[in-house]
Amino acid sequence: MPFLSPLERKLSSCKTFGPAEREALSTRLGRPRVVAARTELPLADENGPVAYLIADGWALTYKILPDGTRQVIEIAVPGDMIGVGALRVGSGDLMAATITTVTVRDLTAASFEALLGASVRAGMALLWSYARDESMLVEHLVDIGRRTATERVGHFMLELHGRLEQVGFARDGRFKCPLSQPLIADALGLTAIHLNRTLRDLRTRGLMIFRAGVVEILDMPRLARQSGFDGAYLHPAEPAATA
Amino acid sequence: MPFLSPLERKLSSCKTFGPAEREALSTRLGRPRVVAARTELPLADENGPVAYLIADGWALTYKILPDGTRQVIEIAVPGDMIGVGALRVGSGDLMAATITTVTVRDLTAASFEALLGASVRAGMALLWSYARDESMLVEHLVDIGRRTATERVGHFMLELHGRLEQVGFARDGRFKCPLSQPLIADALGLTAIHLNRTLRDLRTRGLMIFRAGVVEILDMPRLARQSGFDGAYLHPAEPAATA
DNA sequence: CGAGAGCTTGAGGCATCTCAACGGTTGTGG
DNA sequence: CCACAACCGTTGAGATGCCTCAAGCTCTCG
Repeated sequence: MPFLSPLERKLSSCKTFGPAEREALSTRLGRPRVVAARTELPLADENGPVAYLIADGWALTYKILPDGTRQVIEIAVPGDMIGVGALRVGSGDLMAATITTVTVRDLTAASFEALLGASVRAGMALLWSYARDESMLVEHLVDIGRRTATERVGHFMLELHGRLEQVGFARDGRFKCPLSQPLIADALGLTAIHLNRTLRDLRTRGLMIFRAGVVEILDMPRLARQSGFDGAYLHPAEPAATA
Repeated sequence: MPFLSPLERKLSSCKTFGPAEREALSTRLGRPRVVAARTELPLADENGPVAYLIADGWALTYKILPDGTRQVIEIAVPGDMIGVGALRVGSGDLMAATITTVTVRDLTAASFEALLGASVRAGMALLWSYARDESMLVEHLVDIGRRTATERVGHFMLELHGRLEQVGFARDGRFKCPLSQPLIADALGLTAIHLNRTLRDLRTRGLMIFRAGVVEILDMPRLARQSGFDGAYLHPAEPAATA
């Protein structure tokens, strides 16, 4: 099952996730499936809600407002799950789609419940991952609510770098980034035009370059300082005491 | 156990939550405890992380940025839980505090894990509640990312009304609201000054009034239309098929 | 070879912020 | 019981960060 591996790398810092839990999870996920770039990932089918493990590639969740504007909620990279909340609650008007070509494994509501019943520890590990996603959502909220455009972009790229590094897709401040500028703008609550100017500003100040689908962070400490970035929330400490 | 009741009202639309689950949950919560207004609720103590059921009163979670500005993440009203994510992940720099005098019941990480092991159905019900919180967080993100000040305030108040109505604290567009203007501003990513002007604008347009700690929504349909509010996410449908 | 999407730049407008000031209320200590 | 501090609510005036409208370039894809 090589397709579990980015998730495993991510969960490696979660103590309750061992070989048994790995097995419990893997047997309940659907078989790996390739989905083309830029296609919707329905968060429900005729049998009920569906969540996805993104085994490879990039995806996103978003909402469309009545006036047609879009808010990107989460960017999913290999090892991430999307739609877990929707398993219990229905997706509401939340949507999901692939960005690149993606390999997914499905997780249905029934499988999820079965997993929870079969292995409390595996369930806790998934909950750990879910809680980490919530931390990112909270950071995202702070980003949009209280930071300037320059800070937002810096913070966004540093977070992405940290997450990709955990799963082996980034090193030394460099990573491939298949996101378009309009998409990033919709994630950060900016217009594509202003994002473009902000990227230019960061480039001329020698902090980071985003060109031709590649991000290069040139001065990580300085960029982190001026963006108010502290990556601790990406490497959550497991609480010491668990029964 | 009268103190469980707002939570029960909220969970009443969750099918997996029956008397047995109620019991499983209640025996694992700490005894009701009264906390004074405007005091911090530590999300961890010497034994590890702690979450809280807000049995009565209002509380909030927030983050403080290096420059001293504050972003309010969630407002908790009776029946809500705060800090559930922190049980698995540690609180990060997320903080929680009471707004009014509050009655809480503690939930420790160990109790939480025990609950999950003892009753899958109770665990699922909590997860249902947790997923609903995530929906609200997503709505909050859209609010701040893609809506104007007027829309944000309208949406915020309509959401609050919907949530309070579910637990019996609002009726006919009226509810007591102990939030100060600076606090609401910090929730919506605005300055207190601009929030004040926005409230005045909504008042003069006959949409809603917030004065002396009471919110009166005068024209709910019109306010909902101009705010892009659709309360469906507050009343999540349970997926039909669960094993 | 045309259409659509993304990237880039310019110019002007406006929503929101910043700075400043004042009155009312509450709580507190002398 | 009074004086004072602290916080909240309110309004004015001016500054600015980000948006809107507009246009041209490049690249990909059909």
